[in-house]
Amino acid sequence: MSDTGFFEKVYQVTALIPYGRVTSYGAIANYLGASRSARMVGWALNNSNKAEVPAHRVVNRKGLLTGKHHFKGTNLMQQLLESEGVVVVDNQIQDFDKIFWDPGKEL
DNA sequence: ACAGTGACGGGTC
DNA sequence: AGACCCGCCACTG
Repeated sequence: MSDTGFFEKVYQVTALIPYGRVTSYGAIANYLGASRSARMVGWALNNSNKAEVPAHRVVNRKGLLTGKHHFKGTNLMQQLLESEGVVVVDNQIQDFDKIFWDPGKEL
């Protein structure tokens, strides 16, 4: 778990996202010190894709549910978010700046 | 080994 | 404001 610290941290931070909150890949990447490797964060989640990692709470900078295509169901990601009180319209999170959770700022 | 691609982000046109 | 390009690192063909 030393070499894979990157993936581990991604899982940790993602799992620490509070209920009804969301964050962006860039925020996590920045927290891990890989601000320019936001893609790796998404790739890490893709490798995880487990219940312990609420990837549905992680979206891109625009608050768009870009990763919904990788979920089981097309609308599963949106369903989960809406179940947590997050308003999602057209795959885009409303009040994204309100429910945005910054790991390096609030953690 | 090389090239293309991807759950992104920021800068530029 | 919208579209396009580059950089980043890893995986697949």
